[in-house]
Amino acid sequence: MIRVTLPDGSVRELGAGATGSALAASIGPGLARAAVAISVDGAVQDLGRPLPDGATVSIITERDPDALALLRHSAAHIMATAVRDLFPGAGIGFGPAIDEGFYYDFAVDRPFTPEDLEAIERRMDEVITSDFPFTREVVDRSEAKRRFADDPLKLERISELGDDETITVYTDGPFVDLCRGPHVPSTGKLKHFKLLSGAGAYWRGDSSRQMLQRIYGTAFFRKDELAQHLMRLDEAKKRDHRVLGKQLDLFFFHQFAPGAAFWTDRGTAVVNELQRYMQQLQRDGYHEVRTPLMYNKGLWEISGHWGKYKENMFLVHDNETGEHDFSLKPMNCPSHYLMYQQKKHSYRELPLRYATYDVLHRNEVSGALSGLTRVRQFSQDDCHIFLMDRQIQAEVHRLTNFILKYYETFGLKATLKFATRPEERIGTDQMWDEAERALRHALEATGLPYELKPGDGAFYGPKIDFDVEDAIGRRWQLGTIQLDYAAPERFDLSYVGEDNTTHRPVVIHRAVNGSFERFLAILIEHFAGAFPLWLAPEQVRIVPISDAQTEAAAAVTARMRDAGIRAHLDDRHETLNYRIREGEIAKVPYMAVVGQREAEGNTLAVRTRGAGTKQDVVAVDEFVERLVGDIRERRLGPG
RNA sequence: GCCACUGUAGCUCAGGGGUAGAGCACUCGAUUCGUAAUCGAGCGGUCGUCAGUUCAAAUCUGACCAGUGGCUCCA
Repeated sequence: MIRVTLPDGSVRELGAGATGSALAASIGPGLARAAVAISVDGAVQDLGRPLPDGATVSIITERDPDALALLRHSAAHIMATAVRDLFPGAGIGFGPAIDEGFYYDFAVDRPFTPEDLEAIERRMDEVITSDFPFTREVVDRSEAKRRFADDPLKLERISELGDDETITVYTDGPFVDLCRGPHVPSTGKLKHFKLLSGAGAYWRGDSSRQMLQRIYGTAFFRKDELAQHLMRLDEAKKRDHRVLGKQLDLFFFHQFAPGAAFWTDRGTAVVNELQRYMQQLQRDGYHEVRTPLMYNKGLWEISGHWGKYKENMFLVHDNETGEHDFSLKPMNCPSHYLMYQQKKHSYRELPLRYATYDVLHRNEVSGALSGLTRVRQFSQDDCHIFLMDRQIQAEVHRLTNFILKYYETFGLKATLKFATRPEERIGTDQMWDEAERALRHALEATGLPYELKPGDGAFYGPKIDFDVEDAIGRRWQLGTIQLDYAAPERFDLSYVGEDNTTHRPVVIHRAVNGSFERFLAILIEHFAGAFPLWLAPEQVRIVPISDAQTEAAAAVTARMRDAGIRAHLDDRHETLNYRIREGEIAKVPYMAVVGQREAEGNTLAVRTRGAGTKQDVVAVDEFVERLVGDIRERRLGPG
C-alpha cells in the first residue's frame, strides 16, 4: 500500500506500484481520459510510472499550462516516427517543444519538400490512429550507446551526459529515441497538429557543424485552438510590413544598398512624425545633439569596439594611410562621451541628457537581413544620461514613465523585464547591490508587474527591458534602460561635486523605439497599415464629384494644408467609385467628398476609414478643427 | 557567413531549348459620375548579372548579386 496526497490535501491509498494512470482512474473516468501527465513532488512525469509512497501529486490535464509543451514534445516524437518510416536511416537531432509548437532536426541527404511534409503528416495520422503507448525505459550508458550505435548525433549527446544523470529511452511503436521525457501516455493523444515549414538548421546551432533539416510544426489539444493559431499566422502574413510597405508606398529596398531602406515621401512623413513626437516629449530636460557618423579607430580602441565589435563595423579606407582606419559608427555612445568630455561639468548640471537621432551602421551578416526589422543602416531615438549614483532611482522612475507613456500613444501594452548581474561583470558587488536596488525601487514605483531575469544584465550594469504586445498578440522587445559603470571609466568622465572634488558619473543608455526602422515595421504590422490620423502619411483625401467642384475642393485642400494637415486632392477624371476604392486601399483615414451640395453649403461629406458608406456631413471649419485637435492629441483612430 | 528556395513589364503573377504573356498601374481618347474597379486604344521587358553548354538559352549548367525561410526555446 502507498499513500499519496492530492492538491486538495486529501490522502489516497493505492496498491504498491500503482501508477499515475491508476490514480487518475481511481478518482474518476473523466479525469483518466483528460490526464496527460502527473506532477510528483513538483516534478512532471509520465502517467505510466509507479508513484512513490508519501508523494504529493497532482494530475496534469489538458487545461494545465505545462500540458501543451508536453503534447508538442510528444508530437515531435510522432513526427520523427513518421520521418524514420519514410526516410529510413535519417539521423535524429533535437526535437523540443517551443513557444508556438515544436520542431525536430533530421540528418537526411536532401531537404524536405512541401510534398514530403504532406506525406509525413499523413504518416503521422497513421501513427496516431495506431495509438502506440509511449514507454519509458531507464538504461545505462553502454546500453544507450548500443541502441543508438547507428546515429552519431545521439551518440554525441549520450557522451555528454553526466555520470549522475539518468539516461532514459522512450519508445512509441517502431520509434525509439533518447529522451528525458515526459510524454503523453500514447500517440493517440495527439489530435490537432500541422506541419508548417522545413528549413536547414546547424547541428547544435554551430555553423561549423553539419547542416540538418528541421521541420517546424504546431499542435493543440483543441481543434479551435489550432484553427485560431493558423488564422493568426495568416493574419501576421497579411500584415507583413514588407508587403504593406510596398502597397502603401512607404519604403523600398534596392539591391545596391542591401539592408538600407529608401523612404518615399509618404514613408518619410511617418518617420518624421515619430521623430517629432519624440522631440516634443524631450523638449524639457534633454539636449538634442548631432555628432559625426565616421570616426578614426582611436575612438573605437578606447571604447573597446575595435577589439570586440569590429566584425560588425563598416570600415572605411583612408587614402593617405592606405589603411581601413576609419569606421562608420555602430552606436552613439562614444560620440556622446566625447561631447561630455568637452567641458568641465558641475554636479549641478546632472542628470545631463544627450539625445540624438543620428544614423548608425552595423554590418549584419547577409543572411540576417530582413525587411525593416534587421537592417544595416538605421537611426535610434538614442539618449545617454550622465548622473550621480544617488540620482539613479529618480531618473529611472522618470524614464520608465516616459517610455510607458510613449507606448500608450500607440496602444501598445508594455511589460517590463529586470536583468541583474551576470557571471562575468566588472565593478564591485557593492556597486551592483546599489545599482540593482535603485533600479528595482524605480521599477516597483511604477506599480507594474515585471519579470526578473537573473544574470541577464550587461557586463557593465543591470538593465530594464521593455516588451510590447501588438494588436495580434505578438511580443517585441523595444526599449531599454541600461546602467553603465564601465564607460565612464574608459572615457575618464568626471564632474565636480559639491565638495569641490572630482567624481565619476554613471551613464544610462536609453532607447524607446529601439530603431525607427524596426519600430515602424512593428507599427505597420500592429495597425495593419491603417495608421492613426496623426501618423498617417496622407490624412485626408479630398474627392470632388465632378469638374464643377474641383475649384471648391482645391480650396478646401489648401485650407487644410494651411492648418498643417496632410491633405491631397484627387481630381482625376475617374469615377467616384474608383477614387473611393483607391482611397480605401491606401488606408487614408478620411475621404472628404465635395459634390454640388457640399460646395454650395461649405460642407464636406466625410467618409471615415473602415466605416463603409456611413457618411457624415460636416461644415469645413468644424471638420478642420476636429482634425487639428485629434492630430495634436495624437488620438488613436479612426477605426 | 552557411543550407534550401526564389528573381520574367512599375506591381501581382503565368509560361518555359525555336522571335516574350495576362491583370492592374501608366499614356491618350470618350465618359462628369453621390461613396470599393466606366469603356476603348496605346506604351512598356537584354526574363537579376556574368560566363558556359547548344545550330539556337528567358528556359539547361556554374559563379556572382539580391530577396525569402531557417541556423539549440538544449536528449
